[in-house]
Amino acid sequence: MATVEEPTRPAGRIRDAARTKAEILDVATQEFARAGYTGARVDEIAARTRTTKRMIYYYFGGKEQLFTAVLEHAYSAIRQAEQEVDVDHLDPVAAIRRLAELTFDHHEAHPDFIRLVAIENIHEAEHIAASEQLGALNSPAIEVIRRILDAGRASGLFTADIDAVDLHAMISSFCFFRVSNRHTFGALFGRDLVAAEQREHYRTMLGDMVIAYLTADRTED
Amino acid sequence: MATVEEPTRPAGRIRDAARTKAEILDVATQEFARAGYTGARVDEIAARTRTTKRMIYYYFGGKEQLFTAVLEHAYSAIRQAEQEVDVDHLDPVAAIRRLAELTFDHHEAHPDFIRLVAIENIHEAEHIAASEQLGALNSPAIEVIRRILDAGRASGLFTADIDAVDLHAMISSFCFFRVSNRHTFGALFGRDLVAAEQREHYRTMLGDMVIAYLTADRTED
Amino acid sequence: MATVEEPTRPAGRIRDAARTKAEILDVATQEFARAGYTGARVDEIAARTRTTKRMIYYYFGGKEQLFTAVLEHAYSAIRQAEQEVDVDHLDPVAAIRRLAELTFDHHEAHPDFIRLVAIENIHEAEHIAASEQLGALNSPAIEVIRRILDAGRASGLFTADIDAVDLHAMISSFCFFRVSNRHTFGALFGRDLVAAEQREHYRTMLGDMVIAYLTADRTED
Amino acid sequence: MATVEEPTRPAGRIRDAARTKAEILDVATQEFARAGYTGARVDEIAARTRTTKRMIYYYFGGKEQLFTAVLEHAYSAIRQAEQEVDVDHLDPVAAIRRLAELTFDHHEAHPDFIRLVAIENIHEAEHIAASEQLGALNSPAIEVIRRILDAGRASGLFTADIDAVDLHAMISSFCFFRVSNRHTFGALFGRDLVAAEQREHYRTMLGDMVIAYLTADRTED
DNA sequence: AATGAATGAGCATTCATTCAT
DNA sequence: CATGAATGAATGCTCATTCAT
Repeated sequence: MATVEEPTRPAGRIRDAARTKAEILDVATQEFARAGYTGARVDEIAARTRTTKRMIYYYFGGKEQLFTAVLEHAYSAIRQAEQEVDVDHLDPVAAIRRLAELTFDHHEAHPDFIRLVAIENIHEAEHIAASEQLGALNSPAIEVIRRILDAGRASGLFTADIDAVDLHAMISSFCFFRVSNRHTFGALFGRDLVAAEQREHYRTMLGDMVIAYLTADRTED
Repeated sequence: MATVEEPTRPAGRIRDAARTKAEILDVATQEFARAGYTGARVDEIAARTRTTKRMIYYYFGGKEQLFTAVLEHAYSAIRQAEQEVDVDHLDPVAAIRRLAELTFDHHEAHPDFIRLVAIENIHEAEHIAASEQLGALNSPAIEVIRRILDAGRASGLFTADIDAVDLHAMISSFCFFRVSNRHTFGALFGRDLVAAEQREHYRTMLGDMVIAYLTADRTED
Repeated sequence: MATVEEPTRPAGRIRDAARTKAEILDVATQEFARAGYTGARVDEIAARTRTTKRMIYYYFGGKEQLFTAVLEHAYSAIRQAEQEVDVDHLDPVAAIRRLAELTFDHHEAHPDFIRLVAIENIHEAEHIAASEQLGALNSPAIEVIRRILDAGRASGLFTADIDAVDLHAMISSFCFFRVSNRHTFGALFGRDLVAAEQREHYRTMLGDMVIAYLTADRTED
Repeated sequence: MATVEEPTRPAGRIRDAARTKAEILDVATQEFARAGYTGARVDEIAARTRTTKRMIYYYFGGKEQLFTAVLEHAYSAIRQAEQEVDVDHLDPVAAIRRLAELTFDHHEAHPDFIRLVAIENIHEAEHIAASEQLGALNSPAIEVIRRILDAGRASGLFTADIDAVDLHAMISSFCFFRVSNRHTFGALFGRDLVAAEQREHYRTMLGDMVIAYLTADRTED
């Protein structure tokens, strides 16, 4: 008595289609991250897949839509991660440091995502604009920061007049720059911002910076 | 004593050659910044110049070398600017805030330079690596920061254990991100980081952040 | 005596099938007439239909056979019209003028048919050759012309030694050219052969031409 | 002492370029005439040439411009022929018959030109419209007809109220149709309009038709 | 020193058609 | 009888670069 399977549907093929789409998306992510939007080759993506170039057009429509799908996939992963963040049980200072560290770790763990975002900025976010899914403007991270900021201010610990979106920009800028600009920074200043032995150093620096900013003595102003 | 003109050399032609090279470099800067390294077209650069495509190869050797020359030219401009920074007469706190603001202003004033650097990072700084001129590893900004940090620590005002290069990274990350990621950030969070009416807001935020980090009360640690 | 419905057959489905075929044929006629045989797209035809591309292959077999079916359908319509021509009650001169005018009107009323015939000639009538239905070589118009010619010659009015097929060619050539070549003729000579205000002018010219040819004074020869 | 050759110019290569362009134009004429605009393949044209596909784009810009160039070349040949027509020494009746015959002969001699014109009409003369050269609206043939008509009317021989452009349409329609529609006409009526043994028959028919129309007794009207 | 002419290799995309129920 | 999914083979076109003075 088969109950799990649907006998009238060619389950194997359907599943193959989904798997093939996922495989294309995966290879495309690597290829776009490696060579940029213009530099990436549809031929090359297809060659590294078990299907043909024709399938890319069948499933995604074209190079532009494929890149959009890659971005959607990448952003959906980061939102997923943000949604799983749980810092509500910590005090505001510890919570904001923890959140900064999670952001720090996520950027380090996903350099391809950083590259894709940098590439999309070169193209002035036109693919995000073209995507219905990405226009939603909802970021779990912002909500988390908002809650921590409220608690920190209520308790008098946080003195800074900053909103959640700007604080997110502050945290992200350091995490993003460290990964995105590691090559030019390393070449010009002889320092590898992503060297493993310096990770704790930069992680702490980020936390210190954010906490110092939020809790600075502002009575003199 | 040599006269101003060198009679054996066709000065007019020479000067034309220099002007043509400069014109190519200028157009190429715009084109590479606009479309990325791969996206830029040698044909397009030539078309927007008073010379022909052939001259680009004659003067620069190829697309790769042209991009390297563009980077060299762009970086030389920023170093020039850094060299003119004069904050030695200010107290350490005011000096560091002033330097952060100058960095902030420079990034805002040169979005094409930001784009070129972002593009060069996509290509893992391979053109910087290939350039003899850019491998020099000398940044006036680092020297300035080093002096301020020394003074600040000597006076007991600065409590943070950070060196000049890392502080430069901290300042740059915010300035760079604000310009480089304005498109995706705007699309995703509905906030324009480069809006004119928010410039002072972000400029102050940056200064506050750096000062707070450097001067935070660290007796508890 | 069979009732109207056949109970063992899904009349509704059958009728749907016939309607679908007719719809495909109609859209295909427009598409082929608009873009030519090679220029027409099976995808486009399907998109403008309530069925899928697959159905075109199911019902017609392929693009080639679809075009043949379109031609068969178009020619069957014109033969139908020719069959309804009734000029037998007119005297030979009036009858031939009337027939020429009907031909003239039919060409003007069916520019898509003209285009299809022009397209089929580009392809050297290979689809007509492939069609059993169209190889039948029966044209009601020829029969009508033959009868008028016989009557006209019997009465001594018609002096020309011409047979029905050649006279049909003479009449058709003017009617066909006027519609088929209107674009190049208009572009090259600045005259619109199908301008509404010139219709009567050209209709009369055709009739005059044919009558003049048939009734010319040939005693001098 | 070489005076004919220009020593400073690579005459061989220049001449090769012109020859190559002419060769491409010649092959393209055949290919477009054979398969239509959409049906013709740039690859196929290149393959039948001593150069590569790349050269077609270098010399002509694209398929569309190549087709326009083919049309320009074909029309320039026919205008050349029309310019060489000399019928001024003949009486009006003989002159118009001679002109009709020359038109008849030219159509028969250039079936590829007929096909190109038919194809251009399918595309609604858009390439002629795009051509500066072809928009000139000057046809030597019209001028010749105008002169003959004037003379014929002055002498009282021609009674018809028709202008040169319409008479050109009348003559052309028969000549054009005979060649352009020979395939469908042959398939449907079993008569080859271009059969060699019938050439004189149709040539005479055309002349008779035009003369009969122009000289018909119109006193009854 | 300076340049007009030429090009091999590859580019994103589309075509009519068939597979497999 | 009917059809959603898949595809091999091409299609028009463009790229950075070099040839040949």
